[in-house]
Amino acid sequence: MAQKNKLQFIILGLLDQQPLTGYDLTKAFDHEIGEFWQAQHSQIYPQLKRLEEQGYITHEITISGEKLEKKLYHTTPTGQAVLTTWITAGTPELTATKDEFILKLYFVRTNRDPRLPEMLLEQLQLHVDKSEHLQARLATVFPTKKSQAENFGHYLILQHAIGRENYYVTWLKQTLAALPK
Amino acid sequence: MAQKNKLQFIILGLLDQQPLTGYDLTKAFDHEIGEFWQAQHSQIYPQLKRLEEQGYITHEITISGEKLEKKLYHTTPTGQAVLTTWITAGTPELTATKDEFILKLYFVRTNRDPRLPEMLLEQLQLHVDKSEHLQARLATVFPTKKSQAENFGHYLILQHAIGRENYYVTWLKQTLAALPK
DNA sequence: GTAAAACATGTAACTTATTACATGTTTTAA
DNA sequence: TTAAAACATGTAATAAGTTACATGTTTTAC
Repeated sequence: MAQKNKLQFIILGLLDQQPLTGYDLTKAFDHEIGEFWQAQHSQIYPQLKRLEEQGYITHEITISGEKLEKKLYHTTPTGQAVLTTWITAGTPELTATKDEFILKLYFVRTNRDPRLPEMLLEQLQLHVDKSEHLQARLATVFPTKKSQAENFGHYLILQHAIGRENYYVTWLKQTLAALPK
Repeated sequence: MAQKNKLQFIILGLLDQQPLTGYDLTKAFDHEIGEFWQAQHSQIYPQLKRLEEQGYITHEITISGEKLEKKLYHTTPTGQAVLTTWITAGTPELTATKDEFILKLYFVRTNRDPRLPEMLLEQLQLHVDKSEHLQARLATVFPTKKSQAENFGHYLILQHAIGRENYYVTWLKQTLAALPK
C-alpha cells in the first residue's frame, strides 16, 4: 500500500538532521527541497503539532531577544525509527509530474502554429535561468569534494535538479530547431 | 496572476479536438496526458457540469446498445475562445515536481550508506521500464513523419516524456557508478 | 449462457494544499 | 529614529485531489 502524508516524513527527515523551528522548515521548502516538494507554513505548523502528539518529535522553547518565543523541534527515537522505515521501504510508485506548459503544447496541433516559437522561447528562458540559479547554488553550497561527501543526499538532489533543467533546455532547443522555417 | 483550475482547460482542450464522454476523458488521463496531469472521474464529471453551466461546452446524448446513455461533450465558440486565451497566455510559473524518491535520497547523509545501491537500482528498473513503455507507444501511435506532423503536440509531449525518463535513467546509472566500492 | 471485463455516470467522505486572515517581535538599513 | 524586511507562529476559508460508495449496461471471452 502506498504511504500517504509524505509531508510528515519530510519534516521528520529535516528535523532529524538538526533541530529546527516551523519557520526554518518553511524556508527549507523554498530552496532545494522545494524542487521536489512544496509546503506552506499553514501546512507545516499543524503537521508539527500532529507529529508531536504522535510522539515522533518534541520541542523546547528558546527566547530570541526580549520575548520572542521560538519552538525548536527535534526527533524522538520513535520518530527516528519511523523515518528509517519510510526511507528503507521501497518507492515503487513514480510520482507523476504536473506540467502546465507541456499540456498547452499538447493542444497545439501543427508544427506551423505561429504561437509555437514564442511559447518555446519563453520556457527556454525560464529553464535556462533556473538551471543557472541551481548551478550557482551548487557551487556555493558544495565547493569541495569533502562538502559533497558530508551532505551526500543534499548534493545529489541539487545535482539531479540541475540535470533535469538541462534536459528541459536541450529538449526545448531541439524542438525549436526542428520547427519549419 | 496565475491561472487556476487547470483541469478545466485540459478538458476543454481535449473536447476541442473531438467530442468525448466523461469516460473517454478519464481514460485520456491514463495515457500520455497522465504523464503531465492526473485526474479521476470523480473530478471530471463535476467539472464537465460546471463547464456546461458556464457555457463553455455542451453535450448531446447518444444511446449505446439498448439503453445505455452516453453524454458526448464538445466545445462551444465561447469555450474555444477561453481555451485559446489559456494557451496564448504566458506560462511563467514552472510547476514544481513532487518526487518522493529524491526526497528519501536527501535524507541519506553519506555515499557509504548501505541502502543506497538497492534504492537506486529499484528506481533504475522503474524508469527503464517506463521509458521502454513510452517508446513502444511512440512507435505505435506515431509510426510515420506524417502522423507526427498531424498531431504535433501529442507527438511532442510523448517525446518529451521519453527524454525525461532517459535523463533519469542516465542520472541513476551515473550516481550508482560513482558510489564508493 | 454466463461470468468477467470494460463501459458509463454519478455522489460522498476525506485528505491535501493554497490563500487569506491575524498578530506580534527582532533586525537591518536608510 | 524609524520604517521596512525578516523572523516567528498560528487559524480559517477555500480549492483541489483521492478514495470510497453506488448503480447499471454492454461487450468479450470462455
